[in-house]
Amino acid sequence: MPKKIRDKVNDLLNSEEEIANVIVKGWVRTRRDSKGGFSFLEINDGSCLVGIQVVADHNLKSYQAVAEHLHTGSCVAITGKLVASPGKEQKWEVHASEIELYGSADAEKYPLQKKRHSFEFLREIAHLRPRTNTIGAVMRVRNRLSYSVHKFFQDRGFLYLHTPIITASDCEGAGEMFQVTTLNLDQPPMNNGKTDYSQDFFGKKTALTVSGQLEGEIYAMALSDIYTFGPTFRAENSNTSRHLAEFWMVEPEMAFYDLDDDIDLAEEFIKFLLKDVLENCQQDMEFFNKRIDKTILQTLTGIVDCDFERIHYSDAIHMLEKSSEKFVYSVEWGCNLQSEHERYLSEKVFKKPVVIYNYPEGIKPFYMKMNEDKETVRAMDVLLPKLGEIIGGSQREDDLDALTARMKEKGLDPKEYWWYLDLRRYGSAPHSGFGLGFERLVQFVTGMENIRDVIPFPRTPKHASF
RNA sequence: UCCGGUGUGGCGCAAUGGUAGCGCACUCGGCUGUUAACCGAGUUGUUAGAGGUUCGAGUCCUCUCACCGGAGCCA
Repeated sequence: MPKKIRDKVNDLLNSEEEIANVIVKGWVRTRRDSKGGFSFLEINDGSCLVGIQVVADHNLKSYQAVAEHLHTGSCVAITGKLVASPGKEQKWEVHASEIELYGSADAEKYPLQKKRHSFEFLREIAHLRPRTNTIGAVMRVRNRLSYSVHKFFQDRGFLYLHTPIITASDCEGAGEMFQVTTLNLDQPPMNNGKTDYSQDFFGKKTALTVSGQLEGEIYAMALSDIYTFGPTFRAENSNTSRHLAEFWMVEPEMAFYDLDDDIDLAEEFIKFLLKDVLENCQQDMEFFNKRIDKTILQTLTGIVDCDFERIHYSDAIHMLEKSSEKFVYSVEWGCNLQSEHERYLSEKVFKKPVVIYNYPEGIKPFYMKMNEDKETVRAMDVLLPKLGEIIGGSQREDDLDALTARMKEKGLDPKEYWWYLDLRRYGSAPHSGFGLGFERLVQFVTGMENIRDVIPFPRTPKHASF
């Protein structure tokens, strides 16, 4: 047994019996005084959504000394006994025998009040917002989902692979990159009018990773099934409720999987995650269903039980062309699907997750496997109602000549990717993978509207405080 | 980056170009095994910033900044 520092509120609330000696440590959420000579304190320690009620008699030696500091936000340690509560709202409460004040919080200055705050305001006090019900619940669910990601892959024999954060390859052209350098930017060394990166720390131009996929493929071509789960960086000037400059991505990569196997895994993965969180975060999920999105439990349960719709890109285009819906952007074969098109398909036509696959070659990156029709590649996107794209994946091109040709078509220099091509040169094999945006998953599961509220410290253009 | 919207006490919001107000929070008092506690009283403002129109600007105009929503890019 690990050493006991104090009793966690969650454990006490789930107790089967009265306990003579308990120590609760946490932050005061509310205090209600009774002139009958005692106060009710609600103490929350983050171990669960609700706090535990503490009854503190004013005759306690320690009470008078700390009473004036027992405001919302202050931190206390309370010794006492766990007894059945006569109140309606809770089963258990703690009768205090001693109160120790760790840190007070000036009631007139503490920004968090015992009432609802807008999420915009809470983002300005990101160092205090984890003390709110909503952010606390989001982070507990986020934690469970993280655990669940590992559990899903570990149960299936996948290896957790740590791919590099700093990279010298513009992996897939997946957006603008954050440069990493130790050069003096006021006076960089020059060579023929250009910055001389041979003098930089790594001897070449480097940046933060936009994807661990290419490195993931290397290990999949040796260890068969791997996954990465780590931070990813995109320097796009994106200002939306679905984009972050720093986010976490889950990227499995599997040898011997074709596109169908890839889609099967993606569907199984999402269902596993939703089912797990419904079973293990009940209290928090009920909170989201009550306060954030009244349809969230119904939506998640429905997805766990349904079969994802799978349609060819070409069929999707036909459906959109035949539709009577008026779109801002017109549809034709070869174009990228716009948000409005994806939403129409997942929300109005199928009303469930939709997998669109076999996209035109021209709108997808060089590494995706060409189909026999020479027009489409084995790419797939998983679209969720309301949220949009949560997964993008593909079967990878495993033919050396085809891959080299496509790189040249896309204006990439095969020499730069010599190691990537070596995987096709020596012992190549069919393989596939996908990337899942972790914050978008948390968003979808909790019903939170803005991605900045499902990551502890959001990084977006012009925002890197805290 | 583009389009649209919004910036007013600590927070959430009102105010036909004419004396800046309400709710919550907070402080004090009352009541109470209370629990979004309740009742009464009180404190709180450079109306985002700069300039302009006007007898008079929170309100109209110009610029700047910030935030929100939508779009693009994508996960």
